[in-house]
Amino acid sequence: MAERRLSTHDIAKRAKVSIGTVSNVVNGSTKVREELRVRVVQAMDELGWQPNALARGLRMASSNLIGMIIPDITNPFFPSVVRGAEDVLSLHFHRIILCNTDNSSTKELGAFSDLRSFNPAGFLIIPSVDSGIEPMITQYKKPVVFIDRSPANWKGDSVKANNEEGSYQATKHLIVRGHRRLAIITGPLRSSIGCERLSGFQRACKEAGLQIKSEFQQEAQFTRDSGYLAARNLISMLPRPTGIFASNDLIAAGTLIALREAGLRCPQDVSIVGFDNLDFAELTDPNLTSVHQPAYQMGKCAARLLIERIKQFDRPAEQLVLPTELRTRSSVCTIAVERPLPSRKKAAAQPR
Amino acid sequence: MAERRLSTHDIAKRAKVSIGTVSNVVNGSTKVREELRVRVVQAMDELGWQPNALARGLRMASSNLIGMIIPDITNPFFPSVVRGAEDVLSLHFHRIILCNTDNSSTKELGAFSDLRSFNPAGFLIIPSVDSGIEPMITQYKKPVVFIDRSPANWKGDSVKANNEEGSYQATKHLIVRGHRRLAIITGPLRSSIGCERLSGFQRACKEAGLQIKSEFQQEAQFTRDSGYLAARNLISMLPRPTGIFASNDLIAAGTLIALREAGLRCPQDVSIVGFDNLDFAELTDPNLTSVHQPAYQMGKCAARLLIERIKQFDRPAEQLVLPTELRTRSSVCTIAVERPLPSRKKAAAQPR
DNA sequence: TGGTAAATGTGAAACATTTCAGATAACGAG
DNA sequence: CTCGTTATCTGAAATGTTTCACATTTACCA
Repeated sequence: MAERRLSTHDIAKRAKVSIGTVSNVVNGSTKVREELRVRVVQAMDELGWQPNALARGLRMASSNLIGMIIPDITNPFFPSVVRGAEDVLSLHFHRIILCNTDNSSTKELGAFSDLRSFNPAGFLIIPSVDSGIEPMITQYKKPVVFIDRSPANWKGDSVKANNEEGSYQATKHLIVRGHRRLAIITGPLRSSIGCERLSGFQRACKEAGLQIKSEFQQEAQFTRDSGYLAARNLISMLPRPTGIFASNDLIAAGTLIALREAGLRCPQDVSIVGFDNLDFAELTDPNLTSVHQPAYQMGKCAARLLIERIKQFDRPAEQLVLPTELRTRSSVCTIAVERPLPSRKKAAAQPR
Repeated sequence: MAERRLSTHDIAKRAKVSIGTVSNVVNGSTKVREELRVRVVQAMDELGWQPNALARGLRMASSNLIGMIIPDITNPFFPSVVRGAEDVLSLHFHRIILCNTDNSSTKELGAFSDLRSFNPAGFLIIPSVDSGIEPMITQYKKPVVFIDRSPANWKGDSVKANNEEGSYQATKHLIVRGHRRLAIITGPLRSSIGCERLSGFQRACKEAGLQIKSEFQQEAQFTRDSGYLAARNLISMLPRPTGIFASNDLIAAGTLIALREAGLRCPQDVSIVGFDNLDFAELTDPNLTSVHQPAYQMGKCAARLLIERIKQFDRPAEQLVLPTELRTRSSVCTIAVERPLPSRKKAAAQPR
């Protein structure tokens, strides 16, 4: 008895029908007389057959694989996104091939090119910081949805969080609590996210009439180590900032560590607001006030958009911007106002 | 000009060779005269062709995909494992299809069966708590490596951490610091991991002559919420345990929260040791003492074993057990000994 | 120069599907 | 009974590879 894999032919033979009929039963594309359908299904069960996804993908010039390209699954923001995507995609019988780029645009290009050879039904991409993938994508003419960040003047589908507004809220929070010497540790300013978060920060500062010293704006990677270094710079300056907006929670974590090492207390000496609201935010010492970003939802929405585009390629593009929300905890304290806010509106000189 | 995809034939035609030669050039399997090789490579570049992975997989009855089945990428222990695996696999031109099971053996079976239709080169599996996948695997006769946990009497390759020893160390740590009323929040005792960690705990207790009240052994899931509930139970008992061994860091995190809610101080009122040494351990309030598990290494090792087995299916199985290591931080304090250790060895009555 | 062995090149067949043009069966109407 | 129509089935062709038996070329030597 030869150790051969089963094929449509075997099912056809056993059910005494043609291979075409088997295919029709499997795909439900064409009407099949009930009697035959039952015979086929029975044969499938008896032989324990399941269709070969590779052959199908080859023939149809499109598999049910989805290429998902992300910077680094190890960065705690991304797993939720991936999970959200998978939860939606699996309902539609799609599977995810996952690739990490480490924010290297070379790896990103390589991954994309590699994945194409599987004729995936589409792509979900969280682009690297200075991604040069956009030309390749538009030329490729297959469904792609960008998540979290998208290339400059990308015209297709995308899902992101409202970074500008989130940062604005975060900064405002510090200002309202009386902080005047504000600092920001930005992400890479080559990335749209980095810029947007900086811009929200600046808007809040400007609105409050605060001038930010240029040394108080430090650029970092979105990593803990990089945040740690930037924070060390920041807290060595005198007078020190009393409030730091960290452009993501990893940076905030690095900042927390730098503070601790320097013997400074958070929030009394330096208050911190983060961004992302990662799980650990409510465990840190002190609990980290952070801007919540709906990572899981972002994954879900992106997957839904992708599915829609797979169904119908020429539909209008959607660029979703999901709301963020400040989660206040104990890493920010209220401080006595050093010099009053230069009041633009009426000066509400409330007696303490 | 028809919008057709390129195939070996196109390359062959342009390079004026046969398709067989093109294949030989691509795979380097047979010697090809340098002159022809150059012509072929040139043709490939000019046309921008890359082989179709589906067709190849179909023909060879094996793709370069690896099915990776894990409980939940959202659980911070797993991303590192996945990443470790990918880093090794990508060197060998393998790609990962990722599936989450949520610890449901049904989903696990479904995922496995689904993935098979892609003729993957092999599988990397972190089985669900009560996985029933083993029979299907052994019958399937393709490379599989289990990670972190493996089915009872699994005879193939596997990679895990030394759970028993790690827990033993963790517990010993508490005991040495003077804790006598010890409690454990176990993982699910249907899982090998849960049992092994319990068993290390028990060994340390027995060795120290400690009797553990049965209420002081609470079973939980490996999640924060579940840990939180178990911890609430535990700290409502009087006299309270002074030291809790949490079977993983998520449980420890839940415990930390329960403690905080109950107005109890950690470590003074209750000390905690976790397991996994997740990134957040050095950020928590207080910093969490935890048993480090080499997650990234586990992924790497598993991938290496898988590669070896793909190369040579009938090689002896390897069951790797990687060492764990206690990382002491501030969630454990030394307490005055309430009643002395019933000394089994010589009573070293050191003053103080 | 002719002959042989070694090196290299060739292309039909196979892999497991889907598709689709044409075959067949069933049925009513005339 | 025949014809036309509808409903259903059929199987060859096509998808893009690799393989391998065979053909062709090259290299070498007498």
